[in-house]
Amino acid sequence: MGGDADQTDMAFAEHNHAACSGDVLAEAERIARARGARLTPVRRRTLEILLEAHRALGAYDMLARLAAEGFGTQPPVAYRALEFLVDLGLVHRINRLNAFAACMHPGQAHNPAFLICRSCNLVAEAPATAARAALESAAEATGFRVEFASLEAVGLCPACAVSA
Amino acid sequence: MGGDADQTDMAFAEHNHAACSGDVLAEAERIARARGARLTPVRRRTLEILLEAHRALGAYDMLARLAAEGFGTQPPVAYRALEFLVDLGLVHRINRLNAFAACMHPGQAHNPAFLICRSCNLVAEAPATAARAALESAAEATGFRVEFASLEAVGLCPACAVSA
DNA sequence: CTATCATATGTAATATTATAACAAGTCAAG
DNA sequence: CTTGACTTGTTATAATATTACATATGATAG
Repeated sequence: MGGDADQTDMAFAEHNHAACSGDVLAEAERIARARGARLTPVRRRTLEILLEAHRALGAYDMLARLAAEGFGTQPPVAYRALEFLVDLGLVHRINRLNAFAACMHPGQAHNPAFLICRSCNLVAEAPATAARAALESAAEATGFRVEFASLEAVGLCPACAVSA
Repeated sequence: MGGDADQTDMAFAEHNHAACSGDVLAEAERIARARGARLTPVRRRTLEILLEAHRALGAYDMLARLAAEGFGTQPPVAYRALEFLVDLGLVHRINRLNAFAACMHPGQAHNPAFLICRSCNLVAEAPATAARAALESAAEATGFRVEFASLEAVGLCPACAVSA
Protein backbone atom coordinates (compact mmCIF):
# COMPACT_ATOMS: atom_id res chain seq x y z
CA MET A 1 0.00 0.00 0.00
CA GLY A 2 2.25 2.77 -1.22
CA GLY A 3 -0.21 5.56 -0.53
CA ASP A 4 -0.11 5.17 3.20
CA ALA A 5 3.04 7.11 3.88
CA ASP A 6 1.83 10.09 1.91
CA GLN A 7 -1.39 10.24 3.83
CA THR A 8 0.32 10.78 7.15
CA ASP A 9 2.60 13.55 6.08
CA MET A 10 0.24 16.47 6.30
CA ALA A 11 -2.24 15.07 8.76
CA PHE A 12 -1.64 17.62 11.51
CA ALA A 13 0.84 19.89 9.77
CA GLU A 14 0.11 23.49 8.97
CA HIS A 15 -1.09 23.79 5.44
CA ASN A 16 -3.12 25.84 3.05
CA HIS A 17 -6.72 24.80 3.54
CA ALA A 18 -7.89 26.59 0.39
CA ALA A 19 -5.44 24.62 -1.70
CA CYS A 20 -6.11 21.22 -0.18
CA SER A 21 -9.86 21.85 -0.29
CA GLY A 22 -9.64 22.77 -3.93
CA ASP A 23 -7.77 19.59 -4.77
CA VAL A 24 -10.26 17.42 -2.92
CA LEU A 25 -13.18 19.25 -4.48
CA ALA A 26 -11.84 18.70 -7.97
CA GLU A 27 -11.29 15.05 -7.18
CA ALA A 28 -14.81 14.86 -5.79
CA GLU A 29 -16.23 16.15 -9.08
CA ARG A 30 -14.39 13.45 -10.98
CA ILE A 31 -15.49 10.71 -8.61
CA ALA A 32 -19.11 11.80 -8.78
CA ARG A 33 -19.01 12.00 -12.57
CA ALA A 34 -17.42 8.58 -12.78
CA ARG A 35 -20.27 7.15 -10.75
CA GLY A 36 -22.95 8.89 -12.75
CA ALA A 37 -23.88 10.88 -9.64
CA ARG A 38 -24.56 14.59 -9.54
CA LEU A 39 -22.61 16.84 -7.22
CA THR A 40 -25.44 19.35 -6.86
CA PRO A 41 -25.14 22.70 -5.06
CA VAL A 42 -26.23 21.45 -1.61
CA ARG A 43 -24.00 18.44 -1.87
CA ARG A 44 -21.04 20.41 -3.11
CA ARG A 45 -21.51 23.07 -0.48
CA THR A 46 -21.84 20.44 2.24
CA LEU A 47 -18.50 19.01 1.23
CA GLU A 48 -16.94 22.47 1.06
CA ILE A 49 -18.15 23.30 4.55
CA LEU A 50 -16.61 20.12 5.90
CA LEU A 51 -13.36 20.81 4.06
CA GLU A 52 -13.23 24.34 5.42
CA ALA A 53 -14.03 23.22 8.96
CA HIS A 54 -11.34 20.58 8.75
CA ARG A 55 -12.98 18.75 11.59
CA ALA A 56 -16.07 16.69 12.25
CA LEU A 57 -19.41 18.48 12.21
CA GLY A 58 -22.71 17.14 13.48
CA ALA A 59 -25.63 16.90 11.07
CA TYR A 60 -27.52 19.69 12.82
CA ASP A 61 -24.47 21.90 12.82
CA MET A 62 -24.22 21.34 9.09
CA LEU A 63 -27.93 21.94 8.69
CA ALA A 64 -27.67 25.32 10.40
CA ARG A 65 -24.92 26.41 8.03
CA LEU A 66 -26.77 25.20 4.96
CA ALA A 67 -29.99 26.87 6.08
CA ALA A 68 -28.10 30.13 6.66
CA GLU A 69 -27.01 29.98 3.03
CA GLY A 70 -30.51 29.59 1.70
CA PHE A 71 -30.79 25.83 1.45
CA GLY A 72 -33.55 23.88 3.15
CA THR A 73 -34.03 24.13 6.87
CA GLN A 74 -35.09 20.61 7.78
CA PRO A 75 -32.92 17.69 8.97
CA PRO A 76 -33.23 15.58 5.82
CA VAL A 77 -31.45 18.32 3.90
CA ALA A 78 -28.28 17.74 5.86
CA TYR A 79 -28.65 14.00 6.33
CA ARG A 80 -29.24 13.38 2.64
CA ALA A 81 -26.30 15.43 1.48
CA LEU A 82 -24.06 13.76 4.03
CA GLU A 83 -25.29 10.29 3.16
CA PHE A 84 -24.65 10.96 -0.50
CA LEU A 85 -21.10 12.06 0.22
CA VAL A 86 -20.47 9.12 2.54
CA ASP A 87 -21.67 6.71 -0.14
CA LEU A 88 -19.19 8.22 -2.56
CA GLY A 89 -16.40 7.94 -0.04
CA LEU A 90 -15.99 11.71 0.08
CA VAL A 91 -17.03 12.00 3.70
CA HIS A 92 -16.54 9.70 6.67
CA ARG A 93 -18.92 9.21 9.52
CA ILE A 94 -17.26 9.35 12.93
CA ASN A 95 -19.45 7.10 15.04
CA ARG A 96 -17.94 8.13 18.31
CA LEU A 97 -18.94 11.74 17.71
CA ASN A 98 -22.15 11.24 15.76
CA ALA A 99 -20.48 13.53 13.28
CA PHE A 100 -19.05 13.73 9.80
CA ALA A 101 -15.65 14.67 8.46
CA ALA A 102 -14.47 15.25 4.89
CA CYS A 103 -12.21 12.59 3.49
CA MET A 104 -8.86 14.15 2.74
CA HIS A 105 -7.80 11.40 0.38
CA PRO A 106 -10.80 10.47 -1.73
CA GLY A 107 -10.24 7.89 -4.37
CA GLN A 108 -7.12 6.49 -2.78
CA ALA A 109 -7.82 3.23 -1.03
CA HIS A 110 -8.70 4.55 2.34
CA ASN A 111 -10.94 3.25 5.10
CA PRO A 112 -8.47 4.99 7.34
CA ALA A 113 -8.35 5.12 11.09
CA PHE A 114 -9.56 8.36 12.64
CA LEU A 115 -7.57 10.30 15.18
CA ILE A 116 -9.87 12.51 17.22
CA CYS A 117 -8.28 15.19 19.37
CA ARG A 118 -10.27 15.46 22.59
CA SER A 119 -8.97 18.94 23.16
CA CYS A 120 -9.45 20.78 19.85
CA ASN A 121 -11.78 18.30 18.12
CA LEU A 122 -9.61 18.10 15.06
CA VAL A 123 -10.06 14.82 13.21
CA ALA A 124 -7.26 13.39 11.11
CA GLU A 125 -7.02 10.24 9.08
CA ALA A 126 -4.20 7.81 9.60
CA PRO A 127 -3.27 4.90 7.36
CA ALA A 128 -4.79 1.82 8.88
CA THR A 129 -3.66 -0.93 6.58
CA ALA A 130 -1.60 -2.71 9.21
CA ALA A 131 -4.15 -2.24 11.97
CA ARG A 132 -6.91 -3.53 9.70
CA ALA A 133 -4.86 -6.57 8.80
CA ALA A 134 -4.22 -7.32 12.46
CA LEU A 135 -7.88 -6.91 13.30
CA GLU A 136 -8.95 -9.09 10.43
CA SER A 137 -6.54 -11.80 11.44
CA ALA A 138 -7.81 -11.71 15.03
CA ALA A 139 -11.37 -11.92 13.72
CA GLU A 140 -10.55 -14.80 11.41
CA ALA A 141 -9.25 -16.75 14.38
CA THR A 142 -12.82 -16.80 15.70
CA GLY A 143 -14.29 -17.62 12.30
CA PHE A 144 -15.75 -14.14 11.91
CA ARG A 145 -15.72 -12.65 8.43
CA VAL A 146 -15.02 -8.91 8.56
CA GLU A 147 -16.78 -6.83 5.94
CA PHE A 148 -16.14 -3.39 7.33
CA ALA A 149 -14.25 -2.07 10.31
CA SER A 150 -14.18 1.31 11.93
CA LEU A 151 -11.10 2.37 13.84
CA GLU A 152 -11.43 5.49 15.94
CA ALA A 153 -8.81 6.74 18.36
CA VAL A 154 -9.29 9.51 20.90
CA GLY A 155 -6.32 11.38 22.28
CA LEU A 156 -4.29 14.51 21.83
CA CYS A 157 -3.09 15.95 18.55
CA PRO A 158 0.51 17.20 18.44
CA ALA A 159 -0.43 20.84 19.04
CA CYS A 160 -2.65 20.10 22.03
CA ALA A 161 -0.15 17.62 23.45
CA VAL A 162 2.39 20.44 23.60
CA SER A 163 -0.02 22.81 25.35
CA ALA A 164 -0.72 20.16 27.97
CA MET B 1 -0.38 -10.43 26.44
CA GLY B 2 -0.95 -14.06 27.42
CA GLY B 3 -4.68 -13.67 27.88
CA ASP B 4 -5.43 -13.04 24.26
CA ALA B 5 -5.53 -16.61 23.04
CA ASP B 6 -7.97 -17.64 25.74
CA GLN B 7 -10.35 -14.87 24.87
CA THR B 8 -10.90 -16.07 21.33
CA ASP B 9 -11.61 -19.64 22.17
CA MET B 10 -15.24 -19.38 23.13
CA ALA B 11 -16.15 -16.23 21.26
CA PHE B 12 -18.69 -17.79 18.95
CA ALA B 13 -18.68 -21.34 20.25
CA GLU B 14 -21.70 -22.98 21.81
CA HIS B 15 -21.48 -22.72 25.56
CA ASN B 16 -23.45 -22.66 28.75
CA HIS B 17 -24.66 -19.10 29.20
CA ALA B 18 -25.72 -19.66 32.77
CA ALA B 19 -22.24 -20.81 33.70
CA CYS B 20 -20.35 -18.06 31.90
CA SER B 21 -22.78 -15.46 33.25
CA GLY B 22 -22.29 -16.73 36.76
CA ASP B 23 -18.54 -16.51 36.46
CA VAL B 24 -18.65 -12.98 35.10
CA LEU B 25 -21.15 -11.92 37.74
CA ALA B 26 -18.95 -13.22 40.54
CA GLU B 27 -15.99 -11.44 39.01
CA ALA B 28 -18.09 -8.29 38.74
CA GLU B 29 -18.86 -8.40 42.44
CA ARG B 30 -15.17 -8.60 43.23
CA ILE B 31 -14.28 -5.77 40.89
CA ALA B 32 -16.97 -3.53 42.31
CA ARG B 33 -15.90 -4.28 45.87
CA ALA B 34 -12.27 -3.63 45.02
CA ARG B 35 -13.23 -0.19 43.72
CA GLY B 36 -15.41 0.65 46.68
CA ALA B 37 -18.43 0.72 44.38
CA ARG B 38 -21.78 -0.87 45.10
CA LEU B 39 -23.28 -3.40 42.72
CA THR B 40 -26.85 -2.52 43.65
CA PRO B 41 -29.93 -4.43 42.44
CA VAL B 42 -30.56 -2.30 39.31
CA ARG B 43 -26.90 -2.40 38.39
CA ARG B 44 -26.57 -6.09 39.00
CA ARG B 45 -29.75 -6.86 37.10
CA THR B 46 -28.64 -4.66 34.21
CA LEU B 47 -25.46 -6.66 33.92
CA GLU B 48 -27.37 -9.93 34.19
CA ILE B 49 -29.73 -8.93 31.41
CA LEU B 50 -26.80 -8.11 29.15
CA LEU B 51 -25.11 -11.38 30.01
CA GLU B 52 -28.28 -13.35 29.30
CA ALA B 53 -28.88 -11.52 26.03
CA HIS B 54 -25.32 -12.18 25.00
CA ARG B 55 -25.59 -9.39 22.48
CA ALA B 56 -25.73 -5.61 22.45
CA LEU B 57 -28.89 -3.96 23.77
CA GLY B 58 -29.93 -0.34 23.35
CA ALA B 59 -30.50 1.76 26.44
CA TYR B 60 -34.25 1.93 25.84
CA ASP B 61 -34.43 -1.79 25.29
CA MET B 62 -32.70 -2.22 28.62
CA LEU B 63 -34.98 0.35 30.22
CA ALA B 64 -38.08 -1.55 29.11
CA ARG B 65 -36.80 -4.75 30.70
CA LEU B 66 -35.84 -3.03 33.92
CA ALA B 67 -39.18 -1.24 34.12
CA ALA B 68 -40.98 -4.55 33.56
CA GLU B 69 -39.18 -5.89 36.61
CA GLY B 70 -40.27 -3.06 38.86
CA PHE B 71 -37.33 -0.69 38.53
CA GLY B 72 -37.75 2.91 37.44
CA THR B 73 -39.34 3.75 34.13
CA GLN B 74 -37.33 6.76 33.00
CA PRO B 75 -34.25 6.85 30.75
CA PRO B 76 -31.75 7.82 33.44
CA VAL B 77 -32.45 4.52 35.18
CA ALA B 78 -30.95 2.61 32.28
CA TYR B 79 -28.29 5.15 31.33
CA ARG B 80 -26.99 5.41 34.87
CA ALA B 81 -26.72 1.70 35.43
CA LEU B 82 -25.03 1.26 32.07
CA GLU B 83 -22.61 4.11 32.68
CA PHE B 84 -21.69 2.65 36.04
CA LEU B 85 -20.95 -0.72 34.48
CA VAL B 86 -18.99 0.83 31.63
CA ASP B 87 -16.87 2.77 34.11
CA LEU B 88 -16.05 -0.46 35.91
CA GLY B 89 -15.15 -2.14 32.63
CA LEU B 90 -17.98 -4.64 33.02
CA VAL B 91 -19.87 -3.41 29.98
CA HIS B 92 -18.70 -2.01 26.65
CA ARG B 93 -20.41 0.61 24.61
CA ILE B 94 -20.69 -0.29 20.92
CA ASN B 95 -20.70 3.10 19.23
CA ARG B 96 -21.73 1.81 15.87
CA LEU B 97 -24.94 0.42 17.34
CA ASN B 98 -25.61 2.98 20.07
CA ALA B 99 -25.82 -0.07 22.26
CA PHE B 100 -24.16 -1.86 25.13
CA ALA B 101 -22.73 -5.35 25.54
CA ALA B 102 -21.49 -7.17 28.63
CA CYS B 103 -17.77 -7.65 28.83
CA MET B 104 -17.04 -11.37 28.78
CA HIS B 105 -13.57 -11.00 30.23
CA PRO B 106 -13.75 -8.37 32.96
CA GLY B 107 -10.59 -7.74 34.86
CA GLN B 108 -8.34 -9.17 32.20
CA ALA B 109 -6.63 -6.45 30.22
CA HIS B 110 -9.16 -6.05 27.51
CA ASN B 111 -10.13 -3.06 25.40
CA PRO B 112 -10.97 -5.68 22.82
CA ALA B 113 -12.14 -5.23 19.28
CA PHE B 114 -15.82 -5.90 18.71
CA LEU B 115 -17.10 -8.22 16.03
CA ILE B 116 -20.67 -7.35 15.18
CA CYS B 117 -22.66 -9.83 13.12
CA ARG B 118 -24.89 -7.90 10.75
CA SER B 119 -27.17 -10.89 10.40
CA CYS B 120 -27.86 -12.08 13.96
CA ASN B 121 -26.57 -9.04 15.86
CA LEU B 122 -24.36 -11.13 18.06
CA VAL B 123 -21.41 -9.16 19.39
CA ALA B 124 -18.17 -10.91 20.28
CA GLU B 125 -14.91 -9.59 21.62
CA ALA B 126 -11.67 -10.35 19.87
CA PRO B 127 -8.19 -9.74 21.22
CA ALA B 128 -6.98 -6.52 19.74
CA THR B 129 -3.49 -6.20 21.11
CA ALA B 130 -1.81 -6.38 17.73
CA ALA B 131 -4.36 -4.17 15.99
CA ARG B 132 -4.07 -1.60 18.75
CA ALA B 133 -0.32 -1.61 18.50
CA ALA B 134 -0.50 -1.09 14.74
CA LEU B 135 -3.00 1.72 15.14
CA GLU B 136 -0.93 3.38 17.82
CA SER B 137 2.16 3.21 15.71
CA ALA B 138 0.34 4.75 12.74
CA ALA B 139 -0.94 7.49 15.04
CA GLU B 140 2.47 8.15 16.51
CA ALA B 141 3.83 8.73 13.02
CA THR B 142 1.58 11.81 12.86
CA GLY B 143 2.52 12.90 16.38
CA PHE B 144 -0.91 11.98 17.74
CA ARG B 145 -1.03 10.52 21.23
CA VAL B 146 -3.68 7.82 21.46
CA GLU B 147 -5.46 7.58 24.80
CA PHE B 148 -8.28 5.30 23.82
CA ALA B 149 -9.25 3.51 20.65
CA SER B 150 -12.42 1.75 19.63
CA LEU B 151 -12.22 -1.00 17.07
CA GLU B 152 -15.52 -2.23 15.70
CA ALA B 153 -15.89 -4.67 12.85
CA VAL B 154 -19.12 -5.49 11.07
CA GLY B 155 -19.48 -8.75 9.18
CA LEU B 156 -20.78 -12.27 9.51
CA CYS B 157 -20.32 -14.57 12.48
CA PRO B 158 -19.40 -18.19 11.70
CA ALA B 159 -22.97 -19.47 12.01
CA CYS B 160 -24.43 -16.78 9.74
CA ALA B 161 -21.60 -17.12 7.26
CA VAL B 162 -22.57 -20.77 6.82
CA SER B 163 -26.25 -19.96 6.29
CA ALA B 164 -25.31 -17.44 3.61
C1' DC C 1 -28.25 4.42 68.41
C1' DT C 2 -28.90 8.25 65.49
C1' DA C 3 -27.54 12.41 63.09
C1' DT C 4 -25.05 13.34 59.10
C1' DC C 5 -23.28 13.08 54.61
C1' DA C 6 -22.35 10.99 50.40
C1' DT C 7 -24.42 8.06 47.21
C1' DA C 8 -28.27 6.09 44.77
C1' DT C 9 -32.86 6.09 42.82
C1' DG C 10 -36.79 7.97 40.69
C1' DT C 11 -39.38 11.35 37.99
C1' DA C 12 -40.39 15.18 34.84
C1' DA C 13 -38.80 17.85 31.36
C1' DT C 14 -35.92 18.67 27.57
C1' DA C 15 -32.09 18.23 24.30
C1' DT C 16 -29.93 15.85 20.54
C1' DT C 17 -29.70 12.80 16.71
C1' DA C 18 -32.14 10.49 12.93
C1' DT C 19 -35.87 8.77 9.75
C1' DA C 20 -40.44 8.28 7.38
C1' DA C 21 -43.68 9.96 4.24
C1' DC C 22 -45.09 12.82 0.78
C1' DA C 23 -45.46 17.00 -2.48
C1' DA C 24 -43.16 19.83 -5.70
C1' DG C 25 -39.31 20.92 -8.59
C1' DT C 26 -35.34 19.76 -11.95
C1' DC C 27 -33.20 17.73 -15.67
C1' DA C 28 -31.57 14.56 -19.13
C1' DA C 29 -33.21 11.09 -22.76
C1' DG C 30 -36.13 9.95 -26.12
C1' DC D 1 -42.18 18.70 -25.33
C1' DT D 2 -42.99 14.87 -22.28
C1' DT D 3 -41.72 11.08 -19.70
C1' DG D 4 -39.29 9.08 -15.88
C1' DA D 5 -35.65 9.11 -12.60
C1' DC D 6 -33.80 11.78 -9.34
C1' DT D 7 -33.47 15.75 -6.21
C1' DT D 8 -35.15 19.05 -3.02
C1' DG D 9 -38.06 20.66 0.43
C1' DT D 10 -41.53 20.21 4.13
C1' DT D 11 -44.09 18.18 8.08
C1' DA D 12 -44.20 14.96 11.42
C1' DT D 13 -42.28 11.61 14.35
C1' DA D 14 -38.94 8.26 16.17
C1' DA D 15 -34.85 7.04 18.69
C1' DT D 16 -31.16 8.29 21.64
C1' DA D 17 -29.42 10.97 25.59
C1' DT D 18 -29.02 14.49 29.31
C1' DT D 19 -30.33 18.03 32.91
C1' DA D 20 -32.43 19.18 37.08
C1' DC D 21 -34.40 18.20 41.10
C1' DA D 22 -36.83 15.52 44.94
C1' DT D 23 -36.65 11.48 47.72
C1' DA D 24 -34.59 7.48 49.68
C1' DT D 25 -30.91 4.57 51.30
C1' DG D 26 -26.75 3.23 53.53
C1' DA D 27 -22.27 3.85 55.76
C1' DT D 28 -20.13 6.06 59.57
C1' DA D 29 -18.68 9.57 63.14
C1' DG D 30 -20.20 10.96 67.36
